[in-house]
Amino acid sequence: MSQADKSRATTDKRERILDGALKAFARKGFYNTKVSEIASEAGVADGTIYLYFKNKDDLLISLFEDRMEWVIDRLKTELDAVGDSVEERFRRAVELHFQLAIDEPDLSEFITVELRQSAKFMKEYKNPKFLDYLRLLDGLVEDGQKQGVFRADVEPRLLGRAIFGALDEVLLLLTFSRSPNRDVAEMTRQVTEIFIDGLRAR
Amino acid sequence: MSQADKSRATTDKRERILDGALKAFARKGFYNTKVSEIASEAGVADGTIYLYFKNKDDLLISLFEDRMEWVIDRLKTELDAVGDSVEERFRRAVELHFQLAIDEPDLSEFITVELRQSAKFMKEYKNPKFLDYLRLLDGLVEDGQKQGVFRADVEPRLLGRAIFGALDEVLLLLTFSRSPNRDVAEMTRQVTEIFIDGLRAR
DNA sequence: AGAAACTGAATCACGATTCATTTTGGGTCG
DNA sequence: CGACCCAAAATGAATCGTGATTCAGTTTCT
Repeated sequence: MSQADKSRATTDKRERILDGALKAFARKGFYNTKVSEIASEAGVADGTIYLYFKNKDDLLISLFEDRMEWVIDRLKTELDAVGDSVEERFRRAVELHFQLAIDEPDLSEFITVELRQSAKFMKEYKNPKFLDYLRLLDGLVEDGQKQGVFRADVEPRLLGRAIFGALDEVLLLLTFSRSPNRDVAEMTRQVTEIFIDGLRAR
Repeated sequence: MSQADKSRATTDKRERILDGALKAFARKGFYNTKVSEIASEAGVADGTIYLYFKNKDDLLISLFEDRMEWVIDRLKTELDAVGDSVEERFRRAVELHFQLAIDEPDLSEFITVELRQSAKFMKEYKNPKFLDYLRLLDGLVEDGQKQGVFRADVEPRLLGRAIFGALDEVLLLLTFSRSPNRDVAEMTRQVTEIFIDGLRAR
C-alpha cells in the first residue's frame, strides 16, 4: 500500500466514523447516542473510535468542523457562480440554506438541533466554522450597503445574525415537517423578498 | 395551616425547585446538570424533587411550560397595552423578546439554548407553549395583512417562524455577548424596521 | 397519634474509556 | 517466491466512575 493509499484508507475510516456519528446524532441527539452505537453504525469496534478522536466531545467538535466546512465551501462556490447582484446572491444563499433539508436531512437535523446545545457546552471553544458562516451572511449585507443597494443605517453583524436565525428556524421547520417537501422555491421567494425589501435603500 | 396556605407552601417548594433547575440548566445545560445540584440550588433533598416531578425529563418539560407561559402572558399583556397599530405592536414584540436578555438572563439562556435540544428529545411531545408563542407572532403578520398594511403574498406561518428565528438568534447574541448591554432600543429599531419594511404592502 | 412531607445514603444500571490481545500488511531475507 | 518479522491498526470485553432514582427512616403537620 503506497503512502498516498495508506493515508486515504485512514481518512476513509475516519470518514466512516464521522458518517456514523452524524446519522446517530441526527437520530437521537448527542447525549442520547452511545459511542457503541456510532461504532456499529460505522462498522468499527468501539475502541477504534478512540484511535481517531480523543473522546466523544472531540468527535462532536470534529464533526461540526468537517460538515460546516463542507456547507461553507458549497455556499461560496455557488455564490461565486451567481454573479455580482447582491439580490441574486442573497436569494441563492437563502435557497441553499433551505435546500439542505432536502439534500442532507441528517446534516440538517444535526446542525439545527445540536448547534446551540454545543455552542453552549463549547462555551470556551469559539466555534470558528459557525462564525465563518455568519461572516458570509453579514458580508452580503455589507456588500449591499457598499453598492448602495441596501440601507446604511443597520449593522451588518446584527442583521447577519438575524438572517441566520430566520434561515435556520425555517430549515428546522422543513427538516421536521413530515408534510411532503413543501415548496422550497416558494419559501425561498417569500423569505428573500421580505429581507431584500426590508434592507433596500429608499 | 389553612388549605390555601398549604397549597401555597407546596407551590412555593415546587417553585423553588423550578428556580433551582432554571439556574442550573442555564449554567451547565440539561444533560450536564445533576439532579443533586438542582436540589442543593433549591435547598431541598434530592428525593424531594421526585415528590413534585416524575423524573428529570418531566422537570425539564414542566420548567418549559411554566416559563414559556410567563413569557407569553407578559407579551400578551404588553401588546394589549400598546393599541391597534400593527407596526407598534410588532415593535413591542421585538423589544420584549430582546429585553428578556436583560430582565431574565437565566431564562433567556435556557430558552435560547435548550429549546431546540428539547424540541428534539420531545419529538413526540408537541411543545404546546412554544407553538403558542409562534402563533402570537404569525398572528401579528396575519393582522397586518387583514388591515392591508402588510403584503398578502406571504404565508403568516412561514414568516412567523422566520421572525421567531431572527429574534431568538439575536437574543442568543445578547445573552452571550459579554460586551456591556448593547443598546436594546437601537437593536429593536433595526430589526423591526427591516421586517416592517419588508412586509409592508406596496 | 396518624398522616403527609421530607430526607439523603444506598442501589444499580449504564455507558465512556481503556488496554491486553489479535489481526493486518508491508518489508526483508534466504 | 514463501517464511518470517515487526509495527501499526484494530478489536471488544472488562473496568470504573457516575448519577438518576429509590425507599427506609425521620421530621413536621393537624
